[in-house]
Amino acid sequence: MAQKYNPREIEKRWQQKWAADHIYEVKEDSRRPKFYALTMFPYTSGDLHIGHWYTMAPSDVYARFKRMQGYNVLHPMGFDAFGLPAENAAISHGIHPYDWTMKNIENMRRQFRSMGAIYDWNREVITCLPDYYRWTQWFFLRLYHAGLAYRAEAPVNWCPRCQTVLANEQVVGEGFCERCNTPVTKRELEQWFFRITKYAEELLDHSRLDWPERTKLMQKNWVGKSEGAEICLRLGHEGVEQKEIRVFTTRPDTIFGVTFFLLAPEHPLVCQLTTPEHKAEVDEYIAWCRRQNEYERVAMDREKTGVFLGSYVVNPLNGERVPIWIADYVLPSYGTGAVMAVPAHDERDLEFARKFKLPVRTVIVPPDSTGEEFTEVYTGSGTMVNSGEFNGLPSEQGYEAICALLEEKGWGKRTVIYRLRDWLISRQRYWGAPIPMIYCDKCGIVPVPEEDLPVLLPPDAEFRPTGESPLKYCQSFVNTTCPQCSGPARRETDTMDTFMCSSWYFLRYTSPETGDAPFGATKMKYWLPVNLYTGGVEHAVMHLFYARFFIKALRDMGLVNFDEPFTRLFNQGTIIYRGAKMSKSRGNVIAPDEYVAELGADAVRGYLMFIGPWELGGEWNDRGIVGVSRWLNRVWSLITTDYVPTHRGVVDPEAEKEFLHSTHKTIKEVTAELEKFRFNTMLASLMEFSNYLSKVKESGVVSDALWREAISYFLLLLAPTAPHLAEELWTRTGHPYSIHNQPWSEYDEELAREEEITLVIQVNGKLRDKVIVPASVSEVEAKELALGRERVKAYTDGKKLTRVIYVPKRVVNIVVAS
RNA sequence: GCCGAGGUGGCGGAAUGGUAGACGCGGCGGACUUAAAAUCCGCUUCCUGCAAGGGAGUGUGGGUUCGAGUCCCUCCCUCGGCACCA
Repeated sequence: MAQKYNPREIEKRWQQKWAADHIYEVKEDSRRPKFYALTMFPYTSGDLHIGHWYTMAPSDVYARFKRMQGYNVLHPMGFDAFGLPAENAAISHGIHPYDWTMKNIENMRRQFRSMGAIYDWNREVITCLPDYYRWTQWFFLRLYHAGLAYRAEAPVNWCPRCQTVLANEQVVGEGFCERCNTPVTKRELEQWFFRITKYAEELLDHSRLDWPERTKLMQKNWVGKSEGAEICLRLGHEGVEQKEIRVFTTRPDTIFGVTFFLLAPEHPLVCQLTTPEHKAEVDEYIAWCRRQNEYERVAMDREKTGVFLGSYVVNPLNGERVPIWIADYVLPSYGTGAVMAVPAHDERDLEFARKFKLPVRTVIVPPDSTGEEFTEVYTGSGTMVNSGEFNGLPSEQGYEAICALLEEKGWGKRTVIYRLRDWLISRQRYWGAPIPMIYCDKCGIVPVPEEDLPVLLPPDAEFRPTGESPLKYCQSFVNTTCPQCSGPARRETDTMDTFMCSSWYFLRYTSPETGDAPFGATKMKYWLPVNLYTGGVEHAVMHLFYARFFIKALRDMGLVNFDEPFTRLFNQGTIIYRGAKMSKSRGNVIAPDEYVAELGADAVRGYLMFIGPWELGGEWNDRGIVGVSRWLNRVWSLITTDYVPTHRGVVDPEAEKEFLHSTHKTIKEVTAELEKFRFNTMLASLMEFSNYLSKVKESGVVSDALWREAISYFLLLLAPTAPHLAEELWTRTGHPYSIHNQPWSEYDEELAREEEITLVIQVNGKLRDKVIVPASVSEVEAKELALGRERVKAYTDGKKLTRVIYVPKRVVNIVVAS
């Protein structure tokens, strides 16, 4: 009896040999086409869980497949290492974020090694190390000098009790501090922004990208382009310096339906436009709004709130005097922070009008209107009414005519606005790349000179359970000298959003050893752009969007020579456990280690692929994992036990033909399914083939040579999926090391083609019979055959034949009158 | 609330508008074994029938089509993302 399949022993042995032989080390090579296969790097939370493997294992399979196809494949790995959890660990466990992070990385690296991926660890990138973050700072300076970084006030979540800034994640429930349960308020702070909106229009263009439609759509909605008009409302109010309010509308055609104007409570004119008798009420409402968190304010199902300011403004189109209100559903950050309310044609405005008994005036009637009053909001287009000289016009024409009039009279203009806001990158935290800026009383804001980078994080900062960023209290960090006047100055104590680190890490992988630049220009040019980027669908908007912005900004500075970082993108779905995404902070993680120890990495890799379509993800359960493990065991015994031909010199040509057909059909299917990332059906094809091989082995009908050929094809197809087992069996069947340096198998189209098909015969769309026919069957033959079948006649005899539909190689549908 | 995706056997899932349930798990029966595990063979959507067969069936209710899991509309549920599209 042959030796048993022992994944533990095999996997360890091959991992060691591959490492010792450096077979996965990557060099630039002009003789082969390059392929940059990038997988989103993990956050250093401490352990790799099943969710990480779900991201990493199938992408490793694909990278191995490309490698066998002859590409020079770069498939690197690294760690996204700055962020809030490290700092929380520091506060609650007294361990320094650096130590916590590096310890986690060590553990995660060990787990990665057990997976058997082709990562070239010489290229590892860790974002929290000074030789990485000095370049993150360098990019900040470049963006600043390019006019893309600026300072402005922006609200942060503030816990009045902890006296600290809270991340959105730390605000729980209906706006409470996660530590002390105190209601969270907003506080305005001067912070740094990147002018991402400058690229809004270009970021909408995905036309040259091979990306999933859903991801492109999410990004498009994120940019949120709206075309409309900006209208100036003249203010002649006493004591108000500003002479106009600007409102934005996408529906200038409804302007005659305006019955009130609304400002965001934060709008700068609110205070001046409030009459003394309304001041108390307005102040109270504004204070109440400041306590609202984003989530509450955004909820559409809650009751509308707002207050009247006591003042009015004139609608330029009809000269009407219209009241000004404030309402929290008007957002200061969108458009001009002021809107014209048209309750007849906007759902939210109608709700507001009903609550506060404000008038509603219909100005558009639907094309099919019979003239009766309608009580529901109508947001479509139609014919204009109650609109003065524009009455009777279709609203599309009215839109144009009113815009033209606004522009002619100087009352407003056509404009485009975006929902996209500039990227706020300041974080009031320790564990991030310090923003390399200095504040000097004499010189103002002064950037740190490039040659002084990195601005190092002080190792001796204190982590208090409450209080603001530890950097703020670290005197040795804060106090510095001005690079311009050498006088005393203070450092910026905010650090950068970690999305900044992950916006350029893929450039660093190409040349992580580079000391005088963020990357080596020649190597970067060889590898970039990334041919295939894979990662969780949860990053469809923010990370992927920021990285695209970054590359466009770098392009405009002349640092890179391409427009888009990721030519092809695949977003895999999310692994759910106990009703939510697996994450350490939620505490619903499943570690792969036990499964690996028991069944082997090849089985775990295989199971994660077999579970379902990669792009869908799904609820984790391990019910089927033994199935993949058993299959690998069957493969082991299929190949390690001898094949005994039974034909005694005279082979059955039909049997051999079928055998070759089966082999080449499998090569064709597996190749196509890998190319489409259909790992689940790729595995099913491999299983079907190995089941077939078992049957053939039992009968022994094919020659020994043919059998051996089929086995080596099978192992080559298996190699990306189960790299350890395939390598072991490759060696055992007498092939030269290593299977992972072999070319991918080509199939013979002639042999892969089906010779016989099952023709389905339907009567009135119902399956009534099946018949096996040669694939070359003609339409006439098929129809004749179908009509002549006994089982079919039972349903057609005595009935009138109306049609016979023929779908080549599939169906004959006989339609009879009933 | 908004944006995006998904609902198919007991379970994970398969199916260019053309045989619904591939492949695997679980279950049932059998072989091997003193026995168990492992392994191998067979059956396994539901109802009806001795059988051949017949009928129903892809979250809900409609529609388009010779034919719908697949396309269109309504609603319900689950998951991912989020910074009232004025």
